[in-house]
Amino acid sequence: MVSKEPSRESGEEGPARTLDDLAALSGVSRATVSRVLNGGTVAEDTRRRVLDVVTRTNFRPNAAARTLASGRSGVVGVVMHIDPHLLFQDPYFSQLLQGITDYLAEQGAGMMLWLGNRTKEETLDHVLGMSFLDGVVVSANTLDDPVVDGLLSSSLSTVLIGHRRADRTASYVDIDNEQASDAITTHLISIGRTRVGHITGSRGTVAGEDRVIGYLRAMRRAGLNTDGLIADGDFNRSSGVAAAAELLDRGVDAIFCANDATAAGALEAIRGRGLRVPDDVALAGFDDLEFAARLDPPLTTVRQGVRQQGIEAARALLQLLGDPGRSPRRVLLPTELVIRQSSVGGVPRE
Amino acid sequence: MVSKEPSRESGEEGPARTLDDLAALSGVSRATVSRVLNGGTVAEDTRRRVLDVVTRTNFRPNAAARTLASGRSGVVGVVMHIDPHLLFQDPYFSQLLQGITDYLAEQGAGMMLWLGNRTKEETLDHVLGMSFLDGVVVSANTLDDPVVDGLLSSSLSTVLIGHRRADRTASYVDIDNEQASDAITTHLISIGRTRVGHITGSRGTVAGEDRVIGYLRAMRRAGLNTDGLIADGDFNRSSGVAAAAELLDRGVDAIFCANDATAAGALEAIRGRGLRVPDDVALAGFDDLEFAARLDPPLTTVRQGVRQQGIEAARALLQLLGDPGRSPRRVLLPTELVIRQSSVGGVPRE
DNA sequence: GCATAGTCTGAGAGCGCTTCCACTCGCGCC
DNA sequence: GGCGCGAGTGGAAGCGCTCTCAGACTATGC
Repeated sequence: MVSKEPSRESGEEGPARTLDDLAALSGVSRATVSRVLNGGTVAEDTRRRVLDVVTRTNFRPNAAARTLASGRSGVVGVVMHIDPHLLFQDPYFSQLLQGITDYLAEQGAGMMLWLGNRTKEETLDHVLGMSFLDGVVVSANTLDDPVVDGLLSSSLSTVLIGHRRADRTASYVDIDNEQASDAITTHLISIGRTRVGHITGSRGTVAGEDRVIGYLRAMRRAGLNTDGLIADGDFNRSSGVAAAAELLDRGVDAIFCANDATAAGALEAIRGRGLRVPDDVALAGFDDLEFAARLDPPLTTVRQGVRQQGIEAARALLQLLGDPGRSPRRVLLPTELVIRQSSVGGVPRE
Repeated sequence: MVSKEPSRESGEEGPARTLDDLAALSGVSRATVSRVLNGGTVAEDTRRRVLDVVTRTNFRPNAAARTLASGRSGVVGVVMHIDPHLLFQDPYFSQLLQGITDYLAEQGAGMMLWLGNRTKEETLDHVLGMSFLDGVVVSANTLDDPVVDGLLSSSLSTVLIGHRRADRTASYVDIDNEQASDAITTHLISIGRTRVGHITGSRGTVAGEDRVIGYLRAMRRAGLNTDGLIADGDFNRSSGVAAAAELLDRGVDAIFCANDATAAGALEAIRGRGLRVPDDVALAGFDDLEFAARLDPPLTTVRQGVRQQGIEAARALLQLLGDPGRSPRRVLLPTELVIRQSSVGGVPRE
């Protein structure tokens, strides 16, 4: 019962590495100490006495032992299997991560993070190997994703950010890409455009495909032809330049781009031909990133609260963990059509 | 000795949640199974038999139990106590994190991440509460940092990125800010400038202060006066504009900025007065971020491998953990003076 | 006054793993 | 033939905690 070293830190006394030490020091049983630490029913003076010892000894319960005995760790996994380089470049992912960390920190939950440093198979294996995790939030961007599939079929509580058709029964947080694309396309049609082109996001991504579908739905409903009006992009600015050139060749009077970055590229291409936005070609993006409003002209786009998606995903996971019934949580966050001068030039709005 | 049951899922057989299950299934003792899993000495056919059962049952050892029994978790903490917003804006931090995640992933180590979502005291408390962590990497930017102090005085193995004078006995990865600043200042002097101004980084940061010291050392050695030649900045572009204006008023023929962002601001201010770079005022930055080479004129600066610092910090931590002696690891990474047209206008180099 | 309920506490059985120790072999050596 | 030795194995003691259960004691009701 002798401390191995006199500590340099303030406020310490005997050694108190375990609950038993604490129990001995405060004259109660280990069970009672555990109750004090975990909010069980304990007489007020007993509680005070124990807590006093706890603070005096600067005691920290052993997390591994706690996890082993209780089956809960208070730690969740966050898997964003993307090129780490991209994480810090694409505001989508960084804002997502921000939202997640904010909420988890607020709730006092710990977080383990996996980025795309390894193959998806290795990542999945590693995540599942961390068997103490209470649950996991995973970004589901692509149609085919072994990490998502693996997590969903594991016993680990999982919340997706984004979802495929097949994930309808899982817990997820997403926006309605289809509906939002439909809405913004319909907007372009409503201002009199008949040859509305679409620059897609990366093929194989959920958002990319769903936005195509929404676009097609709106065009079809309006009775407009879409032949040759879809050009492949990859969510990047440069792909917007190339795809826009293609569409301009085919003659369009509006372009809806799968995201703002692509739209910025398209804008460049349109300008490069001496055409005016929106007079000659109306332009719309998706995301409403910061720069969208600062483009010239400001970009009509769809606002989606990315950070909010992160928050909601984290919240959904913690709810899921607190819910014995484990009924899936499904959150579809609203999007907002933000109309700016790139589509309705004359009227400066917002 | 092996039971074969047809299972509903692929590759499964009996339940194998624990080592005891495995032991029963493969006809050895739990101790032997543990040896197989952890690389102890086991007869080759025994090993094969056990491994066979392991894969067939898709067994995953319980991480909490393992940690409790062994005292090691394979998980390290990474603490970058900065505004999460900044993490994704300032390439310094994102590159640092990239380096860390890359190395940890490569080594199969898990990572818990703490950003600046809470106060430093709360963060420290939370990190120390995760008592299963094997060690922690923490970015030490400011002179006064309770998180760094708290971690260093805890029993947790800690590697700093950046270090204060007081941290000389700790394990750290850093660059020699003083020396690098001295070198770049000396460069400006060597091209004939005598009134070399300095725009500082944020006061209270290690890098900021050390760069001032290096600047002063170089100036003093050259016998040059520095009165009124130091203006306060904060590592941000806008502060560069203001501070440069100040220095220009006092008459300078060169400005060394504490980082590239500040230099970009200074460049703007210099141009704003109709002065030429480097003819009228030579300019230098620090960091060599991507944009530095694309400024007009390209910026003379100090290149520091930030991602490499992250890698080295992670490596140092894992080495520390593997080293029973726990002798501190200290890594001072080299910097490189990158001379471009903002200081030697006539000669396009690099 | 006694049964009943309610409050507080301690004993003890695990949680699933690592690791020390002891034991059994088979082998080569003197 | 006895010995030492190293390789391979099993038994069992924890690691530090949670949580059930039962018990002790007090308060309450009739």
